[in-house]
Amino acid sequence: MAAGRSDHSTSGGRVTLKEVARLAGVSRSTTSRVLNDHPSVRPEVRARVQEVMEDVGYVPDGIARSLRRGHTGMLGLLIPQPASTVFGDAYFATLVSAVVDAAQRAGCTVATVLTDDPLAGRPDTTERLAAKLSADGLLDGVVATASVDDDPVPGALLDAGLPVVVIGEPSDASTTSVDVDNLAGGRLAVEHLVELGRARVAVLAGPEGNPSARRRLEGARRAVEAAAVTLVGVEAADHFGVEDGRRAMDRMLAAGTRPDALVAGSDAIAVGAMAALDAHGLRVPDDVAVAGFDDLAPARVSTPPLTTVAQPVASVGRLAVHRLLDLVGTEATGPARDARGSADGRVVPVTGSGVDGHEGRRTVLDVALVVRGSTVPD
Amino acid sequence: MAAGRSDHSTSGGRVTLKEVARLAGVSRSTTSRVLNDHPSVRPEVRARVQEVMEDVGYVPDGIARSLRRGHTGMLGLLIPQPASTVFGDAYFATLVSAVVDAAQRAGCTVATVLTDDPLAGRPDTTERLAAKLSADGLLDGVVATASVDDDPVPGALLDAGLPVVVIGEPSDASTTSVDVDNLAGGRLAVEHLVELGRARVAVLAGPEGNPSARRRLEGARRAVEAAAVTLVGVEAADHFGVEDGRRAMDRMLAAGTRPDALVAGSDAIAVGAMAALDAHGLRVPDDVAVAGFDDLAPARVSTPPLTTVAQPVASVGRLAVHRLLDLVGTEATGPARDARGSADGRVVPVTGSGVDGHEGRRTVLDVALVVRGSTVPD
DNA sequence: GTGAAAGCGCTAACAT
DNA sequence: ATGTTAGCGCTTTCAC
Repeated sequence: MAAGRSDHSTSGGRVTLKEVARLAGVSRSTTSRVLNDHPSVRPEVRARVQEVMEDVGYVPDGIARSLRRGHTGMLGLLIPQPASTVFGDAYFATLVSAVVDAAQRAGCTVATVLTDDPLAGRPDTTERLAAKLSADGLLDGVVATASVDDDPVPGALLDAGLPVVVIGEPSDASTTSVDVDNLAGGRLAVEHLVELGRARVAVLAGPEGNPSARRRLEGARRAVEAAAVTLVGVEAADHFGVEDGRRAMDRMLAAGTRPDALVAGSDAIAVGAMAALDAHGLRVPDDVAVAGFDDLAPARVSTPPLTTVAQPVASVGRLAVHRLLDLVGTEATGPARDARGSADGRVVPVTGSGVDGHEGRRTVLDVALVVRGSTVPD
Repeated sequence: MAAGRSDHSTSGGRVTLKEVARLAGVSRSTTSRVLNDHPSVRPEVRARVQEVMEDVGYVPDGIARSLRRGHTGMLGLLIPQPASTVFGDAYFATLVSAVVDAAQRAGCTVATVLTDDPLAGRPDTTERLAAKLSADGLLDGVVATASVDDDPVPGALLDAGLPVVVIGEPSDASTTSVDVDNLAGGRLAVEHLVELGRARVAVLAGPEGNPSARRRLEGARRAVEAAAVTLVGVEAADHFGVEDGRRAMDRMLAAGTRPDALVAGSDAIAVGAMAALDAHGLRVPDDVAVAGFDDLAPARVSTPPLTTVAQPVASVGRLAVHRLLDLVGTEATGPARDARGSADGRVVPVTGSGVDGHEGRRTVLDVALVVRGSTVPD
């Protein structure tokens, strides 16, 4: 790498390919060929052109290239949650990580977009965001996390012609989506608790209006009915965090509910609940057996370690990106499409575990129960 | 919103302005004017064009617009840390939030880019990233957090002609940067402890190689010397997290060090240290007075609440964006920027701290000591 | 008020 | 192997 910029005052990447061509005494085409490692360029000429590029510090204009190619290589990751919620949440940490990683592998950059609370939010904000995302038109597609029922954003994005993959349950069933089997998850947790002989089940569900939370609750409800035990209480946490769990548990206890089994909407909620139980002198698992959902960091560091329904968060993220890339490849019917395609073989034909929905539009991954000390003493 | 797309098979946002013009029976110029709310268009014509746009679901191509305008309205936020570190860190939560917010206000989108650990990382990764970011050329500029000495990325970005603002200490002093007065912070903490009568000071510094951590330590060192008390120990935490603090404190105690005052490189480190102290039967603040750094969430929820050096994280983020927009506005000789001006009271431009007369290049914000129960009993 | 035309920086047929 | 030419989709003088 050249030690520093010499020659011209190259303020910014202002040198154009045309200029390089002129300086090297060749045509723009040839310069372009050199830039793209096209084989048919005489080594001698190639060298000269490259030297000029180095000399003037030429940097190709990405926007122009994108215009020609018809895509930018930039994907959006939409998380309709305020930063305060997203950070500190092991789920999002894992998800973002997986998405970014998968995209990177495919040569794409990810723009993570956090928006304000979708519930409290004026639809204004939300729609304006969608408009902006699409109007900017710099994203090849968007992975959107569904954190609230009937989120209008994915639809708006689709209307704008932007490929979208929803993580979770999309409002419109025809939207491509990747999800885990939340229903089964709620069921698994309850079945486990029932097998342990517990008969007074309570659920500390995730936030109201959150599709995943609702499904988990639903699954638990059905299992409770099927097992002919009693659902002694249901309380919705404000979010999926530890404090939300603690408060929800406090409310439940304050209401006089005394379960001997607890199903939580997330590991963090479970951890918070255990703290609240502890504060009330109730022992886990002796007095109350507790099951979480996620199997992320909080589950392992808690005391006692948490029995939980493990969901493959990283796989979900990775898969969502693959699905999105498929869509992008399909929709972009522009020219020069043939050259690329699935050249990198990273398009995993995910028939994976679980239900592979209609036309591969919806993919649902399996969850699995992990038993630890919060339900069964060591 | 039109129920569905009629007419053409408009698969995606594939309708162009040209097509709209044809359908509306006007020229592309007029159509463009309608799109950009240019005044000189007859209301009647405007209405007709807009109707066509609605009908065919026209969405302007952002890439093409960007090409013309010379900028994309997309800023990068570079955090050379793995997701596992970034999430769960109140500092980054606050910073990202502030940056995204400030950018949004200026009509920009932020692409948050996380990269792997800069220390363990092969320089390869890092450089490739920088290359990618710039080669893509879709970003108008980048806010880069400096988490390691001599980070090559900002330089690489600058070489590629991309405006960069570093948060923290840039390797090259001529790089525009925004920082807080870490040196003073370290000093303030020690001075406070000394005033309380403590004489055996220990420092639980942030990660080795981190410029901010080093400065804080340096400040503490100087204050210790000035006060003629004893620096009984220094231990560097692996990161800025709670567990890192706990482990560092454990190491220090295991080494037989018994301070009566502790200065930590972050609130989280302080919290972890307090846990370790507690586990060793040492009381805070009676046996050991503890001071943190940041004044973020961990400081307030800890027991006892943490005395700490407050740094204006949100302001740093906001300011970095403003600085960046200034740079972008300067470099991109396009249409003038509007929303500007740093309305922060605490801007302390350090003139001449860098090289040649380039003024206002580096901005250092003040920190302030916040006294709570970890040093002074209620 | 509206249109024709000239590009922004790059790439990809077609020639040669 | 290299040059010529024609755009990608949009904006913007400059005429009328």
